[in-house]
Amino acid sequence: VNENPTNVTIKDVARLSGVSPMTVSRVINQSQRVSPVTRSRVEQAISELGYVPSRLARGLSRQKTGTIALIVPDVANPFFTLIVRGAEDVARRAGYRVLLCDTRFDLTLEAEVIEDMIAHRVEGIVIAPVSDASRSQLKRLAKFGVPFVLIDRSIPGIECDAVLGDSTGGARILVEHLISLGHRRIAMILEDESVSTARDRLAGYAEALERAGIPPDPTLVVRATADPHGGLVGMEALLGRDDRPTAVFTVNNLVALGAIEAVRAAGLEVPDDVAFVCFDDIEYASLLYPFLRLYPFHPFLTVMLQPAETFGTLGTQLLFERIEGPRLERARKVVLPGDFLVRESCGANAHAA
Amino acid sequence: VNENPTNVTIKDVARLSGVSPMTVSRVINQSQRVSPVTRSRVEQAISELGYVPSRLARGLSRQKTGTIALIVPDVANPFFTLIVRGAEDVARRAGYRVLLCDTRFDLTLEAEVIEDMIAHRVEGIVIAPVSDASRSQLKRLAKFGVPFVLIDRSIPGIECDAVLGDSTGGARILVEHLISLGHRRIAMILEDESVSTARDRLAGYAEALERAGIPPDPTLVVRATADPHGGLVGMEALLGRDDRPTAVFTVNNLVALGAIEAVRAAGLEVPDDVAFVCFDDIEYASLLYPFLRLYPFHPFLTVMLQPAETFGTLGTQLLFERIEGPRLERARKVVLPGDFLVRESCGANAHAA
DNA sequence: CTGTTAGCGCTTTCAT
DNA sequence: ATGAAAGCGCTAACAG
Repeated sequence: VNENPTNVTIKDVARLSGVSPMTVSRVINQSQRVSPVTRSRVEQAISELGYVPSRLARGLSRQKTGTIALIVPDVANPFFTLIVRGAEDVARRAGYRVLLCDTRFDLTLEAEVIEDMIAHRVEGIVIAPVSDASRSQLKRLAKFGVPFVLIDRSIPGIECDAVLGDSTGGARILVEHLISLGHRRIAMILEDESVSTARDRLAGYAEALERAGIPPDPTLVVRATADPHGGLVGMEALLGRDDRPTAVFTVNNLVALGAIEAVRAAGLEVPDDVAFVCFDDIEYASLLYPFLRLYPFHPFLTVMLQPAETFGTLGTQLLFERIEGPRLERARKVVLPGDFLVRESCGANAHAA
Repeated sequence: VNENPTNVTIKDVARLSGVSPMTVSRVINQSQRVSPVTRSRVEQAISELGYVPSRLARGLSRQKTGTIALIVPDVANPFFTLIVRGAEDVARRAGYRVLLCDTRFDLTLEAEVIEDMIAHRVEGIVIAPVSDASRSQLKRLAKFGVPFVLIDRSIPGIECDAVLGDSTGGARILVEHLISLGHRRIAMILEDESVSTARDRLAGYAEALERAGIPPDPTLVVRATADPHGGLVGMEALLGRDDRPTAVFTVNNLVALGAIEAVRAAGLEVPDDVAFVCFDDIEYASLLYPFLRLYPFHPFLTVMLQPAETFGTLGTQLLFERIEGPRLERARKVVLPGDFLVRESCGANAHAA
């Protein structure tokens, strides 16, 4: 019995069982071309020595690492966390390992980790890119023949499989809802339009206004970082106006949190003074744990809830079809609709139980 | 210029630049023992061919993969997500890649992924184990000489570095708080004691009662799964009694959610009819985004908030000291205190603004 | 059914 | 400062 079985190689097993390394290789790879007796003799030696085959060596030899990369801008954001969970699950079931990379919405870091994943010879990548500026990095992946699938954000000029939410349609529904409640001065807070979701949601917002015959007011569209701080700052700007909006559509839940904070800090009320709608929910507990039927805390935000985990599972499945399947025709875009959840922040159910 | 640079090897670069592969190796490894002229000639060839060295081959040769594993029972649970974020960050800065594994609280799956990580020759593992029953799997790691650090949960009989919360002390503070508010029939809902945190929190609960001279009532200690469903079922059992508790300490936030749901479903109120305290917060948004100074939603649960992200960063740092540093003396246990946040669910600030 | 040979792409060791 | 040889642990390809 060896001290540290990590150092036990296929040769040691071969020696102990009196066969060639190749036969051992056949045994550990479930090949049928091994006689039952030798097989059991080899298996005996394997367990005696505590042998665990090195995937590293196998990967080098087979030119397949059995590894994929999962790249997200912020693991801690529950939206992306769910994507991670879904992707990890599908990958493991397919016998693959997942290298996780958090880019922190940093393009430079994203470039670095992508380079690193190439060096690691991952067989494919599932990525929620930082922005359109990620394009050059993805082109690099393509150059290296590394298959990848885009999640949540598409990038003009990049033809590849993608799993996206229906940003335009979702935004239209949210804004039309506000309009149906009588609002006409509806603002939007979003990040700069180098992110497809921001762009598409803005398009949906514009569409809804146009269909309702409400003339667009460019000053009601505010740019800010896509986080609570951005929401706060953006909302403060809107509140400083004489003709402040009666309703606000924010690009996501985090921006909404900051914006609502600004409203309350100004001594105003949601939804009475300003109504809110946004993408993505903040009621994570109820989302993560389906057991929680009657959620004890009354949810407040009216949202377009996206099936984040499905983004991850579906995206990873598409990736594996590329990796393992035959050469596929063209890029496949999957667009998943969200769930429209009407709650209090929009004013429709104001002051409900 | 090659079609697919992934196939470009050190040999190709050597050939093009007219040197030996060894010299190329020296260049890509920043060795100083290369003349400036050859260096630049090699670098030229590298960029011309689009050569990216294979970490796989390097790993096999050097017997170091530059990879660690991060194993958690549920990535989507924000507590563990924060650990993941912290660990990933520290690992990347140290030049390591992270293989993420989600065990879903499943011992069998945990055993599988650990086996897999051994096969991958990860240099170390940061793990939040499923329970004490993970012991045999960790022993296996030890046998293979793979360093590992325990996060959040310790395991009797396993001597290794660990980063833990102060479960006993935290529980005592929470329960003493309930006692100071006049409660004497205080229940506890927890999972079975094969998990160190459950065990330690039960000890803290018992200590608090004893110090206050309150005779322990074993029937007030309810076992259930450590999720909302468990909380619901456990609480229903407690509510079915004639002498139902006036306060409940749940082992974590998720159990509290389910329990509170049960209370409300029974037509009772929190904290008026039943007061609550627990470990871990559910106000993730405020936790994840420090910008959010004035959290717009009024937090409700009185909790012992644990510094989850620090669990991850610290644990990973300890791991690297083991991996890179000289052979270290003995196991190091880091115990981090939590933040005691008094809010409404305990009744101390009932019906505050 | 089993073994031999020749790598996979890099690095170590020892020369020069 | 550079190179040749050998090998990391495994497997594809071809024997037999």
